[in-house]
Amino acid sequence: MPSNIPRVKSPVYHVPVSTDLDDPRFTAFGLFAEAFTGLTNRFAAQFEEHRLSAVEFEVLMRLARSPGRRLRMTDLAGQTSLSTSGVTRVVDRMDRDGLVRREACPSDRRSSFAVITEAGVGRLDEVLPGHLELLQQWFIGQLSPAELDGMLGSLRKIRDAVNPCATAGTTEERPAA
Amino acid sequence: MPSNIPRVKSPVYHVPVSTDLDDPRFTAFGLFAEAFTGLTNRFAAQFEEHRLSAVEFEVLMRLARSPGRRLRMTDLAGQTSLSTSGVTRVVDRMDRDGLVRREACPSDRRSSFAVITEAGVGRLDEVLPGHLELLQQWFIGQLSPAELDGMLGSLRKIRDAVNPCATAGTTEERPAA
DNA sequence: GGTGTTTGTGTGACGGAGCAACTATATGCC
DNA sequence: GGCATATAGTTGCTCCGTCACACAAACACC
Repeated sequence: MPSNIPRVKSPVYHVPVSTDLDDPRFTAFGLFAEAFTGLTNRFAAQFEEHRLSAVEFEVLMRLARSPGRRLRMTDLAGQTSLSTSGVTRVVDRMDRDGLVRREACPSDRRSSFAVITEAGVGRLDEVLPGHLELLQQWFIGQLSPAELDGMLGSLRKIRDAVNPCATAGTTEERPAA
Repeated sequence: MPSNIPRVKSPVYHVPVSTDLDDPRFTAFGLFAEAFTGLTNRFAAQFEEHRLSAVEFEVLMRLARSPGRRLRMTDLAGQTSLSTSGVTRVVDRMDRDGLVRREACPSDRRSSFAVITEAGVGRLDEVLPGHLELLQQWFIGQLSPAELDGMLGSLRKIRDAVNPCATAGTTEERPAA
């Protein structure tokens, strides 16, 4: 309880800040951040029940949706928010745990693929229903169809502005640019 | 196997995944994530120009907006996405850098306050205008007033659902609950 | 075909953050 | 008052991810 802060005794003469600290734009982004981290925390809790971290889940997901259920390391890095060395290490761990294996690229001997294993598919299969439930419960289901629609439109605008290289991002490939 | 009749050209027979991997709800959240991380990356780049990390910026901001420009360590942890030990360490660093100082709590000798210093206020003052520009450029300005309004409404719904303890979150104090 | 450059990946060192354990203080209950 | 319990903060340990660098293979250009 901050009741013990001597409110009156010192009228606290602070050096002023030239920017308005209560500008609604700050709180707007704060809302964005709280909503996002709140969601990811909920999801992380469920991932953990299945012995997965959020990045591991994302890796499994991205691999499972890719043609041949495989992706070159660099491409995987591009699709996740990881550096290439980060991908190296995640794939190391997941390889050790049997969720993923490395496979040489026949056409470019520098490259290697990360391929999701049967065990990886199994694990994903195990997590997905619950994940979808959470997604529905805390995100989709909180909004009316119209609200959801508006939100997705706005998010897409922001995403396209801020992350132009991945215009088609999640599902499709990046444009020729 | 009638090897002379190549049934399909697809050589990869995968164990099926029972959940639809292309459920639009996945991509909806993917959009959310890409927009958010895109924004935070932009911001982080500017913070770095002023020798600040995102969490340090947030700490400065929270302290500057709090009565007496101070916050108990635990409260600071509650307002940020950090654990209490995380806060201890951030405050250590920022104290070392002169942006913040610790001050004993007179009424509870277990507690200590983190107080933003003049240098901290100065640093914040230095970052804020540019930060506000970025906020405007990549977030607020991307949306029409109506879109922004809708988005904030939706975000608030999600935030309130997912993070009920901080109903008034960013600016106000949590409710008595 | 050699040589320089670019690209794909892995590695060592480092820093940040969480958990669990610990200390010190406060509080409740008798 | 005296003890049990709860709370505030710090610290040791560990994991995870990045950066800078190393190395190998592909490519470009002459």
